[in-house]
Amino acid sequence: MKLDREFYTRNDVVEVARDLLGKFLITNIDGILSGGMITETEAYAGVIDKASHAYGGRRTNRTEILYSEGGVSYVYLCYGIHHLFNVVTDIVDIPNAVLIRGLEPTDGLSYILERSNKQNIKAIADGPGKLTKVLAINMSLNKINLCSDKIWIEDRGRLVSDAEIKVSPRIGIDYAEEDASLPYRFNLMT
DNA sequence: TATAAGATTTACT
DNA sequence: GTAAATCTTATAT
Repeated sequence: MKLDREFYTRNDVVEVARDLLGKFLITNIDGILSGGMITETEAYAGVIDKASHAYGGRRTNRTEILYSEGGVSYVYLCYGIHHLFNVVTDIVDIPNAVLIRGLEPTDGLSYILERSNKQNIKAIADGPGKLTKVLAINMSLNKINLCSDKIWIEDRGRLVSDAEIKVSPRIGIDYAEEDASLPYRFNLMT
């Protein structure tokens, strides 16, 4: 079942990040379907979070999409090389988002293997830059409605108990000072 | 207009 | 363990 808009528009971005574990992210690139189960996410709490692009209410062309209603994609280029995929949450004018950091491929495996030159499915999409590569996510998928048929997230009935979830501080954001230690990172233990 | 830095990955020492 | 790759955005002249 494809997640509907109400899933994303809730006003607790940390809760959405936790709930996205065990869900399936699917892309449809020119008719080619590929995707997998989400195993790692991070919450970015908009204006109050120094690690967020929208910290302090910063509003630019790049971050504009974060201020729209939840349920759309936010893709941007990092270090000039890697595309990172985020899901915008909450209501209009609240720039919260969840970064998808890792997943385990299940659909379109032949295409995923072709895009990555690797064989190990478990480690083929275990980083935010790697999963966008194997799912062929790029800037053309920025600002896309997740209720569309180009890219979406669906629930396949995978139950996730708290015992399977590991919460930890986010990584790679040392510049965010005290916010860098917030427990906003979620891992699904398999 | 110019410069600095980054929500990372990969290869090499 | 360290460094390079590589380009967009933000901030300052």
